[in-house]
Amino acid sequence: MGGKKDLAPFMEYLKELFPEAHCELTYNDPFQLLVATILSAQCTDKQVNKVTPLLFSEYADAESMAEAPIEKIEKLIHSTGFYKNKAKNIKSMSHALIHEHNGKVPDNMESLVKLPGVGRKTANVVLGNAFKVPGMVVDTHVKRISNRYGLTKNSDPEKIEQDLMKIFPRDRWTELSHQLVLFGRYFCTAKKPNCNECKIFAYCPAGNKLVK
DNA sequence: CTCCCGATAT
DNA sequence: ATATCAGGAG
Repeated sequence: MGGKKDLAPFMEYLKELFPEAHCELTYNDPFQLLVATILSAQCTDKQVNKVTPLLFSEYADAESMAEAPIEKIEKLIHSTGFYKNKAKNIKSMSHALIHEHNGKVPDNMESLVKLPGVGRKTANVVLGNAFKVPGMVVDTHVKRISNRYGLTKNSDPEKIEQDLMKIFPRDRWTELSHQLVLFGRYFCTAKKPNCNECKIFAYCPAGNKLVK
């Protein structure tokens, strides 16, 4: 049988680049992390952290968020973009939490993805960081890197998630998720990846096509 | 596949 | 001034 791709250099390089990779969203509990993660779509964590202190000081939990006037939420989260969708999702998600989960954020994938505005990416962030349930977060960065580096041949994020879980040790999933996102954001970027400085260029199937 | 939107980079 | 960024719902 053909040997599996050697992932050691890849994991070691990520560890070298991001030894302290962790969730950069600020939050006090699972509910706040869930809200912050919804806000983080198409928005930097830094920008999210600018609005959440005030948002949570006004509406700290599912109960108060569910009763908050939608216009107030919109105003508080405005700078994170897509604010109308996000405000609606945060409010109805909070409502669902109260009526279907006793006001608590569920700690399993099936329940999380049923919440308004919550997909697998958001669910995995909450599971990994708030509940320490290992999982692979597949956002656009992780997807791009997985395809470039030959970690998967799939384009469907859920399939990629399965593939990554097969090839990486379970106890590294959450850390790797953070490292992959950072690697994609700052090094292996969509447009002009820094192939010239990449230490694993030699192992990268896409490398020679990307470098100019 | 399109729409939702502001912030940041260029 | 304009391009780019990049989850989830319909």
